[in-house]
Amino acid sequence: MQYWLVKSEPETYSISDLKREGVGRWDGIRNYQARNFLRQMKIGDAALFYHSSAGQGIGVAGLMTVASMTYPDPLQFNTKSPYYDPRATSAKPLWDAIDMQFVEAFPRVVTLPTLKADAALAGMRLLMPGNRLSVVPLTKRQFEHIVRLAQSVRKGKANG
DNA sequence: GCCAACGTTGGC
DNA sequence: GCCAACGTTGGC
Repeated sequence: MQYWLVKSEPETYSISDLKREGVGRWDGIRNYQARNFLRQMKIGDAALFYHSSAGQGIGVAGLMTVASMTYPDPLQFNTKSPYYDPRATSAKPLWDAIDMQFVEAFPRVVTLPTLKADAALAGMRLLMPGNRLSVVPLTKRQFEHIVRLAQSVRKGKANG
Protein backbone atom coordinates (compact mmCIF):
# COMPACT_ATOMS: atom_id res chain seq x y z
CA MET A 1 0.00 0.00 0.00
CA GLN A 2 1.43 3.31 -1.11
CA TYR A 3 0.25 6.87 -0.70
CA TRP A 4 0.12 9.58 -3.33
CA LEU A 5 -0.82 13.16 -3.91
CA VAL A 6 -1.94 14.10 -7.40
CA LYS A 7 -2.67 17.57 -8.71
CA SER A 8 -5.36 18.86 -10.97
CA GLU A 9 -6.58 22.33 -11.75
CA PRO A 10 -10.19 22.29 -10.56
CA GLU A 11 -11.23 24.46 -13.51
CA THR A 12 -10.21 21.54 -15.69
CA TYR A 13 -11.11 18.62 -13.42
CA SER A 14 -12.11 18.90 -9.78
CA ILE A 15 -13.02 16.62 -6.90
CA SER A 16 -16.68 17.32 -7.70
CA ASP A 17 -16.15 16.07 -11.25
CA LEU A 18 -14.63 12.88 -9.88
CA LYS A 19 -17.46 12.54 -7.36
CA ARG A 20 -20.00 12.78 -10.16
CA GLU A 21 -18.17 10.22 -12.30
CA GLY A 22 -17.36 7.82 -9.47
CA VAL A 23 -14.36 6.50 -11.37
CA GLY A 24 -12.41 8.99 -13.43
CA ARG A 25 -9.43 8.78 -15.73
CA TRP A 26 -6.30 10.61 -14.65
CA ASP A 27 -4.75 11.62 -17.94
CA GLY A 28 -2.72 14.37 -19.56
CA ILE A 29 0.42 13.72 -17.54
CA ARG A 30 3.32 14.87 -19.70
CA ASN A 31 6.28 14.71 -17.39
CA TYR A 32 8.48 11.64 -17.19
CA GLN A 33 9.01 11.74 -13.45
CA ALA A 34 5.29 12.06 -12.80
CA ARG A 35 4.61 9.29 -15.29
CA ASN A 36 7.10 7.02 -13.57
CA PHE A 37 5.40 7.59 -10.24
CA LEU A 38 2.09 6.79 -11.92
CA ARG A 39 3.55 3.48 -13.03
CA GLN A 40 4.42 2.62 -9.45
CA MET A 41 0.79 2.91 -8.41
CA LYS A 42 -1.13 -0.21 -7.52
CA ILE A 43 -4.84 -0.86 -7.36
CA GLY A 44 -6.04 0.11 -3.89
CA ASP A 45 -3.33 2.69 -3.22
CA ALA A 46 -4.64 5.82 -1.52
CA ALA A 47 -4.34 9.20 -3.19
CA LEU A 48 -5.09 12.76 -2.16
CA PHE A 49 -6.71 15.02 -4.74
CA TYR A 50 -4.92 18.37 -4.79
CA HIS A 51 -6.47 21.44 -6.38
CA SER A 52 -3.73 23.55 -7.94
CA SER A 53 -3.91 27.07 -9.39
CA ALA A 54 -7.22 27.50 -7.62
CA GLY A 55 -7.01 30.98 -6.11
CA GLN A 56 -8.15 30.73 -2.50
CA GLY A 57 -8.98 27.06 -2.96
CA ILE A 58 -5.45 25.70 -3.40
CA GLY A 59 -4.95 22.56 -1.36
CA VAL A 60 -6.05 19.01 -0.69
CA ALA A 61 -9.70 18.64 -1.63
CA GLY A 62 -10.42 14.97 -1.10
CA LEU A 63 -9.56 11.36 -1.15
CA MET A 64 -9.55 8.65 -3.78
CA THR A 65 -8.11 5.22 -4.47
CA VAL A 66 -6.24 3.85 -7.44
CA ALA A 67 -8.74 1.82 -9.47
CA SER A 68 -6.67 0.41 -12.34
CA MET A 69 -3.20 -0.29 -13.54
CA THR A 70 -1.68 2.30 -15.85
CA TYR A 71 -2.56 2.08 -19.51
CA PRO A 72 -1.63 4.20 -22.54
CA ASP A 73 -3.14 7.67 -22.29
CA PRO A 74 -5.53 7.89 -25.26
CA LEU A 75 -5.07 11.67 -25.45
CA GLN A 76 -1.53 11.24 -26.77
CA PHE A 77 -2.99 9.82 -30.00
CA ASN A 78 -5.73 12.43 -30.34
CA THR A 79 -4.64 15.17 -32.73
CA LYS A 80 -7.48 17.35 -31.42
CA SER A 81 -6.24 17.17 -27.83
CA PRO A 82 -3.83 19.64 -26.26
CA TYR A 83 -2.16 16.50 -24.91
CA TYR A 84 -1.51 15.09 -28.37
CA ASP A 85 2.07 13.89 -28.78
CA PRO A 86 3.16 13.23 -32.36
CA ARG A 87 6.05 11.05 -31.17
CA ALA A 88 3.72 8.49 -29.61
CA THR A 89 2.46 5.47 -31.54
CA SER A 90 0.12 2.72 -30.41
CA ALA A 91 3.06 0.32 -30.69
CA LYS A 92 5.21 2.66 -28.61
CA PRO A 93 3.06 4.86 -26.44
CA LEU A 94 4.89 7.48 -24.40
CA TRP A 95 2.37 8.48 -21.77
CA ASP A 96 0.17 6.66 -19.33
CA ALA A 97 -3.19 7.26 -17.70
CA ILE A 98 -4.76 5.58 -14.69
CA ASP A 99 -8.26 5.30 -13.24
CA MET A 100 -9.14 6.80 -9.87
CA GLN A 101 -12.06 5.84 -7.65
CA PHE A 102 -13.75 8.66 -5.74
CA VAL A 103 -13.79 8.14 -1.96
CA GLU A 104 -14.51 11.46 -0.29
CA ALA A 105 -14.62 15.18 -0.90
CA PHE A 106 -13.38 16.97 2.19
CA PRO A 107 -15.94 19.41 3.62
CA ARG A 108 -13.24 22.05 3.29
CA VAL A 109 -10.00 22.10 1.38
CA VAL A 110 -6.92 21.57 3.54
CA THR A 111 -5.22 24.68 2.22
CA LEU A 112 -1.65 25.07 1.11
CA PRO A 113 -0.92 27.58 3.91
CA THR A 114 -2.25 25.01 6.40
CA LEU A 115 0.06 22.36 4.96
CA LYS A 116 3.03 24.74 4.99
CA ALA A 117 2.40 25.79 8.58
CA ASP A 118 2.30 22.21 9.83
CA ALA A 119 5.59 21.02 11.30
CA ALA A 120 4.56 17.40 10.84
CA LEU A 121 4.55 17.94 7.07
CA ALA A 122 7.89 19.69 6.76
CA GLY A 123 9.95 17.82 4.20
CA MET A 124 6.94 16.75 2.22
CA ARG A 125 7.85 16.64 -1.43
CA LEU A 126 4.90 18.80 -2.38
CA LEU A 127 6.29 21.62 -0.25
CA MET A 128 9.84 21.51 -1.55
CA PRO A 129 10.81 24.76 -3.27
CA GLY A 130 10.26 24.63 -6.99
CA ASN A 131 8.42 21.34 -6.91
CA ARG A 132 5.99 21.18 -9.79
CA LEU A 133 5.43 17.48 -10.13
CA SER A 134 1.78 16.64 -10.59
CA VAL A 135 2.19 13.21 -9.02
CA VAL A 136 4.17 12.88 -5.78
CA PRO A 137 4.50 10.09 -3.25
CA LEU A 138 3.61 10.64 0.39
CA THR A 139 4.69 8.73 3.45
CA LYS A 140 1.96 6.96 5.38
CA ARG A 141 2.56 9.41 8.22
CA GLN A 142 2.11 12.44 5.94
CA PHE A 143 -0.97 10.97 4.33
CA GLU A 144 -2.64 10.15 7.62
CA HIS A 145 -1.73 13.51 9.04
CA ILE A 146 -3.42 15.34 6.17
CA VAL A 147 -6.52 13.16 6.45
CA ARG A 148 -6.62 14.00 10.16
CA LEU A 149 -6.35 17.70 9.32
CA ALA A 150 -9.33 17.32 7.02
CA GLN A 151 -11.28 15.62 9.80
CA SER A 152 -10.45 18.33 12.31
CA VAL A 153 -11.70 20.85 9.76
CA ARG A 154 -14.92 18.87 9.63
CA LYS A 155 -15.24 19.07 13.41
CA GLY A 156 -14.45 22.77 13.37
CA LYS A 157 -11.33 22.39 15.46
CA ALA A 158 -8.99 24.04 13.02
CA ASN A 159 -8.68 26.21 10.00
CA GLY A 160 -11.35 28.72 11.03
C1' DG B 1 27.22 14.99 -23.74
C1' DC B 2 27.09 20.01 -22.88
C1' DC B 3 24.36 23.84 -22.39
C1' DA B 4 21.46 27.71 -24.07
C1' DA B 5 16.91 28.49 -25.37
C1' DC B 6 12.47 27.46 -24.70
C1' DG B 7 8.15 25.78 -22.57
C1' DT B 8 5.43 24.60 -18.59
C1' DT B 9 3.92 24.61 -13.89
C1' DG B 10 1.87 26.80 -10.32
C1' DG B 11 2.05 30.10 -6.37
C1' DC B 12 1.46 34.75 -5.76
C1' DG C 1 -0.43 38.28 -15.50
C1' DC C 2 4.18 37.75 -13.55
C1' DC C 3 8.01 35.14 -12.83
C1' DA C 4 11.01 31.55 -10.49
C1' DA C 5 12.08 26.95 -10.93
C1' DC C 6 13.15 23.41 -13.56
C1' DG C 7 12.29 19.86 -17.26
C1' DT C 8 12.98 19.26 -22.20
C1' DT C 9 14.85 20.06 -26.70
C1' DG C 10 18.15 20.57 -30.10
C1' DG C 11 22.47 22.54 -32.06
C1' DC C 12 27.04 21.75 -31.79
